[in-house]
Amino acid sequence: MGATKTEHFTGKQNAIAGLAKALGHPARVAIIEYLIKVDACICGDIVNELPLAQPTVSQHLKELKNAGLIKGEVEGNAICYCIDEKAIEKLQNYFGNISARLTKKKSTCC
Amino acid sequence: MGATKTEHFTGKQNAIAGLAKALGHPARVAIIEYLIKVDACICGDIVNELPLAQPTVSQHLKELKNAGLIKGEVEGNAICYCIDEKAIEKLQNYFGNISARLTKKKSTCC
DNA sequence: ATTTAATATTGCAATATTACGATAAAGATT
DNA sequence: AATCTTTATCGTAATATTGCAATATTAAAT
Repeated sequence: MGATKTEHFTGKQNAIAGLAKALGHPARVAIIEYLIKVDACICGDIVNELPLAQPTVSQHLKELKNAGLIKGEVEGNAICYCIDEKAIEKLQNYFGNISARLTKKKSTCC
Repeated sequence: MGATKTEHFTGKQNAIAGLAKALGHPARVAIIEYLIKVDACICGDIVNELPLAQPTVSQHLKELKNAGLIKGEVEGNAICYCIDEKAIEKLQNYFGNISARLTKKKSTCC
């Protein structure tokens, strides 16, 4: 059929998949990196930073926001976007945990 | 239109996006978690662990392999899958780095 | 050599994503 | 009020993903 069978997986699995999916496009990775680079909320220039048309960028921002990776607030006639640290922390913890488990129990098989 | 404009982004951005995309589906997250849980290469039972048909699971495994998240070796009439630690490390480093940068420079804006 | 077991591939339908032109909405500027 | 600037939404085309039945492949077991 084509639709993801979300209901068959745990909430945590869907949560991680949701965050990962949002970062599963180079434009969205680039947006996150730009937000970090300038170390501020961005009111403007995101569109100029990316090799994509304005509606496309707007759509990517929307997806990042829906996934909880960024927050956006209206600031005059611009909109102020920043990274939501909680989401990044979740990812960091998740992969840190996996990494720790992998090095600890080193299975000999492969 | 409709195809991702990969060529407009850096190799690193595409690399992270590729790994993230592979984890952007709960079934693939579940596969990774199962591989960690049993702490071994899995020759068999992955299909039984997931609420999906065998061809679908096979396809997800293929994608994880293409993305470099798992390695697979033929082992008799079964195939032995294990996590590729390097990929997990890349993700851990990436998000660790972002997290560090965020807490260090704490911007006051949002 | 046949059968069995495990995994992969093919083909296809349903759905989702990506991208952008056109247009709308909303606050700032004149 | 008219205009400019910035961001969002709509509509639509191109492409990708998801899922599975049917079938193929491959190696072990009989």
